[in-house]
Amino acid sequence: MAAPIAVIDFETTGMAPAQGARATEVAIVLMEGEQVVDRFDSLMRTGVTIPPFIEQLTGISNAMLATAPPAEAVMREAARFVGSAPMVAHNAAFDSKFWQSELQHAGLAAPQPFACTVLLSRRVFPDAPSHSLGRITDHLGLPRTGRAHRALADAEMAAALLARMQRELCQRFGVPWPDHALLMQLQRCARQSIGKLLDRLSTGAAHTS
DNA sequence: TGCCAGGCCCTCTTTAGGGCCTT
Repeated sequence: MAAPIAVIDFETTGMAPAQGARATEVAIVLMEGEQVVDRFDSLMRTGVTIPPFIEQLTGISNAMLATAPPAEAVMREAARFVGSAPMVAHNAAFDSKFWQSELQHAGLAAPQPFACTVLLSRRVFPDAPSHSLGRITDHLGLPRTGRAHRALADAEMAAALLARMQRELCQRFGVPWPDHALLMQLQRCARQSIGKLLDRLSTGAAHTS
């Protein structure tokens, strides 16, 4: 059985915690192999006002957050849900910063490594017209599981994309089912070196390099 | 809607510039 991987997505009030943005919703999909085995999803209340543009984009309103549980409690539960599983997000540079920031607000550490489905998608599907979550989902014919820009729907789509890429690596390149460490290695690999890396993956040599 | 940021990637690059991707 493949080790579990946690696919996460945040909805937020802005682009960066350093600018005062806070999370408004978090969703986590736990995957074993290509199977979704569990889900976590919650709105979270931080006291920060959602700008009108973000309200329109996500459908998450200030009124909805008024009755949401406090962010610290949600993040404690999210951290328990993830446990020690390594994490994946679509544009991980964004979600990992909010994961670290919101856990820090709750007094918790964020030790997990993040793999990024944007970087991986650019490697596995270099000819795709776009690697935004919605467009790569449509391009590959993957199901849309709910309203885009809601955390659970986006996390489900990112999980489906991850599973599709893992299957592609198995079928197209003959590599064993890639674990999180190999995905991290693949996403960092320069495009020109993909062939060599996949050869090493197929023989298992990448595990020891 | 598009700006704000930041990391990554590609090319007309490499002591840089511009586009993508996230809310």
